[in-house]
Amino acid sequence: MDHGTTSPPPKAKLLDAAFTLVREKGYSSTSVDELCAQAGVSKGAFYHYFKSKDALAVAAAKHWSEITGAFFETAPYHRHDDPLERVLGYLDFRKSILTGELAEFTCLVGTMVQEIYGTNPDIREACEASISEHAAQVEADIAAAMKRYRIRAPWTASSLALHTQAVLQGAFVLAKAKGSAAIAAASIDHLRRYIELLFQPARRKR
Amino acid sequence: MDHGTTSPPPKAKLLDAAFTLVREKGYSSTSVDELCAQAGVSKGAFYHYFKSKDALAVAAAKHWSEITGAFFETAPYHRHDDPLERVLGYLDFRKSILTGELAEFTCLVGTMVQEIYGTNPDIREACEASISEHAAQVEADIAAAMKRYRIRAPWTASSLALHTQAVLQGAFVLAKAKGSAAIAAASIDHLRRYIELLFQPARRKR
DNA sequence: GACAACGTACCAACCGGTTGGTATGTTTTA
DNA sequence: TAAAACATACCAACCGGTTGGTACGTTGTC
Repeated sequence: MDHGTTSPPPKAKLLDAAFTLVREKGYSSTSVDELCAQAGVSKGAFYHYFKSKDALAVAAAKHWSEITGAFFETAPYHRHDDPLERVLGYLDFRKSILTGELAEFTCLVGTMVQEIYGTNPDIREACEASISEHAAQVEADIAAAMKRYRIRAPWTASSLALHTQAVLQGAFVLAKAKGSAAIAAASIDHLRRYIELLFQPARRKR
Repeated sequence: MDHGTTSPPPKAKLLDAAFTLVREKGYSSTSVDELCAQAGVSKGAFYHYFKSKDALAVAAAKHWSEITGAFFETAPYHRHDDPLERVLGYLDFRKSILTGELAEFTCLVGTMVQEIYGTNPDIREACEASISEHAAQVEADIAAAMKRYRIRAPWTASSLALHTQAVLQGAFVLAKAKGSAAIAAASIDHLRRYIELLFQPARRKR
């Protein structure tokens, strides 16, 4: 199939429309017709590429994983040699992208999972995978930092990595409630301070 | 009107049904008919007490504030003389109520606000008020603890109180994604450790 | 000419909300 | 104090619009 060099394929446009609309108004109140209109494709095209609205949601969650994975992989904080600096740099980076509209920086899968966790196992699993995969990236740096600074602690790299994701997800909820990103930045500051405190004694010793 | 001594008034039953259903399946995918069925009242009764589905949501958010307000007011952690112990006790209490089904301990307004923040200002405001009111209760104890331990810090009692709510909201999102409350408990542990670390130097000095 | 890639037209189910109505108070008036 | 006037608290049936999804036609490509 040829979409020329100007327009992306309809499937990609539909996934992109899902990113936008679901983050703006939630999953269940986003209709298939709206998705099609936003993507500029017909309903026939929609059901040609996805066998149902739920299937689109699953695909969107997986696509979200790929897009965000690639996005964070190329972020500047990976350049630090010290893994702890990479962890802190990750948080600085997450804070720095809190710009523009709320729907532009909030999390697709975090938004979706709240609505469907009890009713749609397939979507829930895809969302869980997306969050876990991203957390695993953070966990790798945390584990390296723990090793480097010889941290022996009652907490694990895994639990701390998941905690960072919880803080971010919660920060988005608060931001939506307040209608402002400022509150999210403040929460990331607290999280950064926490991690610094966790590693502070070990760092001093060096 | 007489509802006898056995059955609560329809309005209360509808608000209670909203608590249950919205937390189970989200706001927009909960229909008015379902709410009526759950409450055991007719649709006529619904529209007698609430002028729209959205009005019910606003009322539910306000009722949520009252119910949770009363619930936490009577919680045991208030008995501590040391305000820092009250803050830590609050977190222990929040952790201790993470039992049963997810929908039984997750937050009504946190769930709703994600879905409607961009489309329904009235509900959003009611959710924001609910979260802020609860945060203000926590803030009072944090502020007292800061005073008692003479904390001078780059963070405020207000921002730390809101951070606790962000962590809790985020913990709920992760719990829904994982389908288990365990992850939420782990995040609360991290938050508790953070607050202990913030107050640790000041406590030692005493 | 076969098959993928769509577009158009349409459907049954469901949605939030309205209707006309009834039963049971409560208040006003003569 | 009794009847008339009005208010409250519902209920079953229904309405127009929207929903996710389908049937079928058309077009472009190998």
